[in-house]
Amino acid sequence: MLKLRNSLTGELEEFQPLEEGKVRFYSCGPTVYNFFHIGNARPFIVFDGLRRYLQFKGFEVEFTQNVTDLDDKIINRAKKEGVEPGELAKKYADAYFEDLKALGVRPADNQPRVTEYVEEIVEYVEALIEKGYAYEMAGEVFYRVREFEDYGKLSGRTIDDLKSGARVEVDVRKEDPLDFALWKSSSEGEPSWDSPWGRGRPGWHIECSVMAQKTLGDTIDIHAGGEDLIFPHHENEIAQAESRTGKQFAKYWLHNGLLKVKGEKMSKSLGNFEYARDVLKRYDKETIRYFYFATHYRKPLNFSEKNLQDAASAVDRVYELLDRVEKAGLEYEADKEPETTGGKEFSSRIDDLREEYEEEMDKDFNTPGGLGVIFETVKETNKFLDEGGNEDLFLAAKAANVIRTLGKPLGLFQEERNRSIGGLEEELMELILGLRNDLREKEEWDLADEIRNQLRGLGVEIKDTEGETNWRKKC
RNA sequence: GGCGGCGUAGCCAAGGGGCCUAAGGCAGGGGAUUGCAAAUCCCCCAUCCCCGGUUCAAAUCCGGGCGCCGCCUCCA
Repeated sequence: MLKLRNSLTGELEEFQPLEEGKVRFYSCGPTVYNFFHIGNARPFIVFDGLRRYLQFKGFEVEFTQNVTDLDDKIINRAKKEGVEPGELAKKYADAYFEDLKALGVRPADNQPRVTEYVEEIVEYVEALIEKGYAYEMAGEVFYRVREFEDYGKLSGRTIDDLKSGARVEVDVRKEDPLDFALWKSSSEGEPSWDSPWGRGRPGWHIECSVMAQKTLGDTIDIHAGGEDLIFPHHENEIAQAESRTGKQFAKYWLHNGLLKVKGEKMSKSLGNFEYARDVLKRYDKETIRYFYFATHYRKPLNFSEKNLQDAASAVDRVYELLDRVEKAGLEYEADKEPETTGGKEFSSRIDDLREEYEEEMDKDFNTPGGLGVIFETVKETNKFLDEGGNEDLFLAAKAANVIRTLGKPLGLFQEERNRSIGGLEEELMELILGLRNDLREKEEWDLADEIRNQLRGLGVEIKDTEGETNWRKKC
């Protein structure tokens, strides 16, 4: 039974979707005014993982992730660069999809864009005005915060708390300084649409409520995003959505912890960020995914080269084993019974580990716990192979299959590494290693070792095993 | 100032009253194996921020400190 920590209640709750077997899942997507940075990638990766894990557990998942392609940040940046806002948004939306793919994040089922939903947004705002939750003032429409009695329930604050914070700018057009814009008037040259209140564009929070409800329904199961969105973004989404329908907007609110750099939040405004696409030049996607999944998604996490290198070594360890099984030519035959006691024990141990993995993951998507189980599987399989010498070695392939299966929700251990790549590089390596092995035959160790050192300098690591010498590029 | 969170080995990180004589990964030390390496296996490396309390029993619950972080303004 999967349990999730719900930000709305602060409790660990049993996950029960509204409709048996089907999950409606919304996760906040990017505002496409720039490339996204590696910190922005955390919710993309982590909630992609949760989505896959739900599927792994047999749920049908409908997943929506929006693209905010209309927003002040886009307009401002476009002005600065002297391009059309639409053009800028398109460029970065394309880059967003490219980068997601490179990170191994699967495309959402629905990827609505704000510019495609303006009409729906206008209708939505009209409905809010009709119900008395919003009012027009000089071509703009504001949400009347005091009218929604649950306001603050997600972030755990009251309107009075917020007042005393007093960092809210005073705007004479608002009835209350905490009221927020649903619709803004556009000035000359800014993107604008017709509306009952004149030409304008949507405000800052409305698009998520509208697109979530339009694609998934009035009440959705899971709404996820970074914890810095809790207030005001998600709080305002709840206000809009629930005051319009009178129904609960999202059953479970999930928030990921932030990525930090030297103890500080990575953010565009602090300038301490690195684009995801640049990190991908140094580390492969599984290393980056491992880096994220090795910490629980709700916890803060430090970004550092050391942490990424550790992640790369850890991922390597798993591939070493997968490679070992493959090189040994072992294949799992499901209907073949183990013959030895060692084999029987190992086989049932693997079954146990599979269950332990799910137990761990069921505890609020505890990926570090799940990974721990995978590494135990790796260790036990290596040991089983080391002991060797029996008829049941094919069971190591069972373990390898399990490792790949359990890695799937995390998008880990899915590649074919250490495989020959063909081409001239492959042929040259064969030539060099062949000559080196001739030297080894003649026990000319100095020269053989010199070749190994030189290759290492080139980033090629070689391994002399009994029958043959293997090589691979070390990243 | 208000609201929320966190503090477990050299580093990263699970665990959240007894199975903890505290998973797992990285790094390090010792050993096995190896021509030497690599890989692999075995062993070693933590009284769980501090002080009080509750309990037969606390890393885990309660109270009080200290430290760090996030949100309250655009931010994943």
